[in-house]
This record gives sequence, structure tokens and C-alpha cells, in this order.
Amino acid sequence: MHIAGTRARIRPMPPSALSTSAEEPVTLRERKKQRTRRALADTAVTLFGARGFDGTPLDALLEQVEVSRRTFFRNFRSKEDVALTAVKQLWDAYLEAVDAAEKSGPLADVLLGAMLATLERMDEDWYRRFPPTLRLVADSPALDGHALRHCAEVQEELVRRLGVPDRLELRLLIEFFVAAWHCTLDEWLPDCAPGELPALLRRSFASMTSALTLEA
Amino acid sequence: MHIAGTRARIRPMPPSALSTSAEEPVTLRERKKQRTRRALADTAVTLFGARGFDGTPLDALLEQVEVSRRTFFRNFRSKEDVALTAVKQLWDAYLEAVDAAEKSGPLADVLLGAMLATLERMDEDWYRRFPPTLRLVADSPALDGHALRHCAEVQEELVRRLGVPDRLELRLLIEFFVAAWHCTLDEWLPDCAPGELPALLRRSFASMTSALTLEA
DNA sequence: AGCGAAAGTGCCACAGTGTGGCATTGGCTC
DNA sequence: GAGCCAATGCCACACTGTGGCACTTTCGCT
Repeated sequence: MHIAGTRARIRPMPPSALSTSAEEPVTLRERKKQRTRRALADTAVTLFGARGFDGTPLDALLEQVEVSRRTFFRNFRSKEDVALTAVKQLWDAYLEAVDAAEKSGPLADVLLGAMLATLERMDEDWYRRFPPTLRLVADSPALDGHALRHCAEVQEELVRRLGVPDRLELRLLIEFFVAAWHCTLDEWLPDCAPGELPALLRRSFASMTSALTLEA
Repeated sequence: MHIAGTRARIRPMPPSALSTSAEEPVTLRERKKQRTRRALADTAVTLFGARGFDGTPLDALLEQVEVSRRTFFRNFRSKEDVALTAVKQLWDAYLEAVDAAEKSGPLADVLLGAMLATLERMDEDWYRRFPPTLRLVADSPALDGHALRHCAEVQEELVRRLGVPDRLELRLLIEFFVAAWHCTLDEWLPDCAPGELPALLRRSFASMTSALTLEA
């Protein structure tokens, strides 16, 4: 339902942490922390991928990375959170891309262009971790719920950053954009060939207008 | 992300239970069970509404209704589940309405018409419980995640029931429909005047095409 | 270099959710 | 009525997430 605005504020958590094209932090402390976070996120995907998200106790992950529960929860909000690291990285990068994009012409094209730019910017490591993450999400309702919730937050953020007079149409457009993205992922999921994702996304966008006039 | 098809099957739970226009079950046993479920769902909305969803332990609800934890979990999948009863009732009714609708002309109109019909069918009791439920969802990320997840399941079901040659466009349309519905609820939420909901929904639908061509 | 401050970490205990096992109750069927 | 069976209640347990506190490491400053 994700109603915008009235939502209770969420605590910030370490500032987005692992961004893909990260400027390496200078202090030793920060780098150490980053390494722990990265190890947790990486191991989470492989471990959950092997034994299932619901079927893997958090302790299994902690044991493998040799980190205490207390430390884990200082770095991630929840078990779902660490599993969805790749997804969050994508959206973080996307928001940056939207900020950087030139806002002229049809807004739909701006949103599409920003995503295409984002997909180009993501590195090889991300493309290795994203597909397994999607499969995790597809297999665990709990994870899916968290992913959708995160998406809703991104949408609110987009509305905030793209603010225009007519709120309703902007909200609709952003919802449509995310919807098209989800449909695209559905089609991409079986093969997950990185090169095909932009083409699939363009195809989804091209189908949007005709979808509205689809006959029974 | 809600990828269709590959999703793990969910256990059925008592057949939807509390439907709004329910044919009363004959046996005393069934009626008793229904009463318990109804009491749990009703009390949940008021109790969570008063003390917050996250701030209310499940035990508080169980104590008030005088039901053991074991019994509760035989009737509802989770704490979130019971809180979202009104939402689930709506979608259950909507799926029925879609089945009953005549599938001719633009599919978007079919989907819209089915929702308008559903809104007319919902009884007064439901209109009393739905707005508080929405506010609960707006205040608790966990609830929102569950609600979105449920929505995704409904969408998969819709694709299944409306199956047409071109899957992509159908999926897109259904996503757009749900998106429009969510936007409508956002606008309805502040006042929650039952009579205004259909008009708001029509307005959202009318804005769909222009949203796609919105200029920056 | 050294030293105090601050941040990160580990360990422990606890609240809350959700599940399995098993006895008991209460309604349904004959 | 008597037996049968579903529903319930009670107990114990696994797992997630949090708070408190002590200990170690790093940072910034002298």
C-alpha cells in the first residue's frame, strides 16, 4: 500500500555503505568495516543461494564470516537487508543517475535513460551477485516483501526529487516505471545475460502505451 | 521484485475465511471458528491502531480475545496476516469480480469496472475497518512489505486468469492497474470518505495515459 | 611516541514471533 | 448416549533482533 509522506521515519543505517563505484574511505577503520560488510553480503548471497534463505539460520552466516551477531546487526538492519545488498546498490546508483540526468523532454525517457546509464555503470562484480539475489527474492516471500518495500521507499524518494506541480501523474509515472522494471526483470531472470538487460528494458518501455489499450 | 511462476507455493490456510458477503456455514463448529477469526481480526485493527503495530505484542491481542497462541497461528499465518484481513478481503472480492466480469473491450476498463463493482459490494463493516488498516500499513514498514507481497500474489493470479497471447503487455497492464489503485488510496487516505473512492479511482485511471507523456 | 577519546566488537541476557508435540475439550455422527 | 474427530490449550523450543557492558583497536592531538 506504501502511502507516501505519512510513513514513519527510518533510521539511516551506515550511509548506504557498499556503493559500487565507491570512493575508498581513507581511514583504516573504515576500510576494515567495509571489508566486513562486503564479506557478509557476498557470503550471504552464496550461502542463502545454496541452502535457501528461509532454510539458513543467520548463525550459519555469522559463523562462516566469523562475526558476532551484535556486529552483524550494527552493519545491517536485518537478515533480509544483507541478502538484498545488490538490489539496494542498484537503486542507490539509480537515484544518483537520476540526479545527474538532464531533466528535459518526456519524464519517462529521463527515467529510462537513467536506468540504462545505471546498468552501464554497475561493475562486473555486481552483475555476478545480482542474478542470484533475484532468485533468492523469487523463492522467499519474506525477501520479496522487503524488496518491494525498499522499492516503495525509492519511489517516494523519486517523487521528492522530481517534484512537479501535478503530483498524481508524477506518482503514476514513477509507479509505471517501477512496474516496467519488474516486468523486465521477470523476462531477464531465466537467462540473466547482462548484455540483454538494456534491450529488454527498452522493449518493456516500448510496450507501455499499447498495454494501456490492450483488448480482452 | 516478485517474479511470477518460479515462486515457491504457499500453504493455503483456511479458505480465505471471512469473506464479506459470506454464505454462513451451517455447522456450529464452523460458526464458532468464524467468530474467533472475526474477533481476532476486529480486535487486531483497533488494538494495533491504538498502540501501534510494532508496539503491540501479539500476546496483547491473544489476551484480549482470550485465545491461545497456538490457536491464533492455526487461523492466521502471522501477526501481519491478521492485521491485513480487510486488505485480503478486498482482493478476494476483486478476483471474484474479475471472474464474473464480461471480458470484452479494453482490458483496462474491465479491470477498472471490476474494482468499481467490488467497492460497491463491500459492506459497511468493511468500510469501517479498511481505513484504519491502511493507516496501520502506512505506519509499519513490515506491514507494508506484507501488503505489497500479497498484492504481487494477486497480480500473478490475475495474469493466470486473464491469460492472453502477449504476456508482457498483460503483465504491464496489471502492474499499471495496481499502481493506479495505490495512487488512488494515497489520495483517499486523508479523509477516507467511502463515497469518494470510486471517483478518485476513475480520476487515477483517466490520468494514466497522460502520465506516460508527462514532461519534465 | 604517548595518551585520552571514540568507535567497533564480543558476550550475555532478554523480548517477541512462529512451530511441533501431546493431552484435552467440545461438537458432530450414528 | 457413545464414540470420533476437529479444534483448542499448554509446554517447550528455534530463530530473529535488541540492550547493556566490558574490552580492544584506531584516531587525533600533544
